[in-house]
Amino acid sequence: MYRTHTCGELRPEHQGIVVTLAGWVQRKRELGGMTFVDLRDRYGITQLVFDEHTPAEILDNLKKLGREYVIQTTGLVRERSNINKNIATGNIEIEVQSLTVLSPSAVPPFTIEDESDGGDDIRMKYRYLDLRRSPVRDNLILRSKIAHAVRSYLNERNFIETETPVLMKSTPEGARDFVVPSRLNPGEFYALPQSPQLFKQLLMVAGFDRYYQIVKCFRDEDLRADRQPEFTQIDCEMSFVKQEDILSLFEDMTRYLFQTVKNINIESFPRMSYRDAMENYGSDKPDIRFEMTIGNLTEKARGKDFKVFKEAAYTGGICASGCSEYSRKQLDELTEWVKRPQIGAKGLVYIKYNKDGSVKSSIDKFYTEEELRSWLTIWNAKPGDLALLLSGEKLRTLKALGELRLEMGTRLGLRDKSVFKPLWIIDFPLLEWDEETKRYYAMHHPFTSPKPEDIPLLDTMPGEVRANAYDLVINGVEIGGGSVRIFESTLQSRMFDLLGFTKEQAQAQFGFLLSAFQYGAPPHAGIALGFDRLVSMFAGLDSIRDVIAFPKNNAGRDVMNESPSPISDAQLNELCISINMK
RNA sequence: GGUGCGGUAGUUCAGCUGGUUAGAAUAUCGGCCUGUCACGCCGAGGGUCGCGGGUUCGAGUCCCGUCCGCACCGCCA
Repeated sequence: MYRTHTCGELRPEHQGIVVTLAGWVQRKRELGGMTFVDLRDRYGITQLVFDEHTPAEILDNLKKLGREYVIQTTGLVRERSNINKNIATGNIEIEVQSLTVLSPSAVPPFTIEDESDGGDDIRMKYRYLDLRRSPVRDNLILRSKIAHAVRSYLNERNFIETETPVLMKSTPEGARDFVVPSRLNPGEFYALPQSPQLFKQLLMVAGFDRYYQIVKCFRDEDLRADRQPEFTQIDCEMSFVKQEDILSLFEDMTRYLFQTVKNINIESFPRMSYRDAMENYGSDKPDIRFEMTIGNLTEKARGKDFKVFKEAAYTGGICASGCSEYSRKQLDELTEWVKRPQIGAKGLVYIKYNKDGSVKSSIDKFYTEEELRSWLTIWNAKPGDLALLLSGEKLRTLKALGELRLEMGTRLGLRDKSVFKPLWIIDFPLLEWDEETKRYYAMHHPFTSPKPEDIPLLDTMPGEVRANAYDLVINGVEIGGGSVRIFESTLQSRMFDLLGFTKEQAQAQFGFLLSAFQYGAPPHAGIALGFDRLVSMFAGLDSIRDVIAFPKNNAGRDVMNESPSPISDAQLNELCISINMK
């Protein structure tokens, strides 16, 4: 037995007993005649004391100890004369009677402390050391807690946790697949799943009724702070349910998670149509922790000589409370901000509603004060407010306003990380037109069902057809989404037609699903939640990397084990693969 | 594929309009210290300024290229 207690559990009531502890040397403080060592494990820190009563051979050993040595020690628990209120074990210490070095440590490349001196780069290279730091470890403990809560919630409601294959069939729709060569089938490849979509639908055909899985998914696309090539989803599917059943169950689960994991009661859980989200927030994942909604000024702004607004398909703006005193410099800086290629606005028009009630605008000479005042009413602007206007092509301008809104929300401190505002975005369009390839793509995926009342539009105005699809959004982050699936072969064939699949292509790619649907498919619907994003949201982090034990870097590399890496010629030969780099 | 920011001691960073021997903090090592807990004090070692080229009497500093990291756009049904 290496230890009788952990480094986090000893309290004054343990005084007088002899304990054995094991852990890492966090720090050594030598004061001449006496020395303190902070011994650390996952559970906490316990102080060890060495003084003139300590046997000489132990003091020799003590001299050798460096940071991160793994040691075992036996000693007497005693109450401290000087209490440390910052740690849970701060009332006690161990009077050391024996000391064994179990494993020495090289000098770590950065300090293993809550506020490490290491940058992201070096911490990723030595991730196993980074994981010793409590902020990072706590994120993974939180992750484990949330996974546990999800499982217990769904298990209690009769869901069956089922594993689906990781080696599966490549489907070129959507994201790029990661691909795995098959040695037994030379020249052929598996793909890693972008999601277990088809399998979970087959499980519904199989009569499982309620399925879930906390499952790794893979997408070979560029990374972001919130996107990794391998990531985890809470993947669910249910039979004999309608959209409302899914929304209310997963709304309830979200509330349950906030309640059990963070002890937070979610007060409201609104629903918003995709159209309203775009018109009012310029985004399909609005952050509703703050208002500052977009006002449409297209009609009001027309009919005057200001060419920009006159010719624009859309003119709109937001109203930032209390910003009327922005200086010329601040406004210029904001203008530069919206003109960056990432936003792509041509310019920025402002209307200052000054505190004294007067109105000042960059377009004073084109519009009367009365006109500008009437514009301000659409936001219920008050003296002290600042309206910021953009114009141009409609969707582009709305998205730019959405970005500007988030930026102003951040600048005004309206995006409090301890506040959580979830909502459903519903009534997504079924299809998206792609200019490059001149065809429609499924906005969600090709198995998403159209709203029954919109089915007639499929032939006439496919772009207007709404889907039974929904996204869960929290604080401006898309946490997950799903849809009511198509379960009739005839409607599914029609969808494939619309998406430009020939019968043969549809058969080759999804034949197994189409055949399955011929043998009695129940109506079904499902959802998948991004687990990493959910955990990082709970942890108050912007990046999902710190809630993943061993994440990849910006270029999709694991800098710790240096993967991906070349493979040997022997391996390549066995797979009948030759490397052909330009 | 593109844009922006960054790369200087083990680590995190400073280094001005180009100009003597490139600094600080921290870490490491040595010495002193009996109640510390970010211990304190004294001292020491530690640098291919990412790499390559150019401009210049002279480059950490300016220019070009390249590699690496981060954030974003494209991409992510």
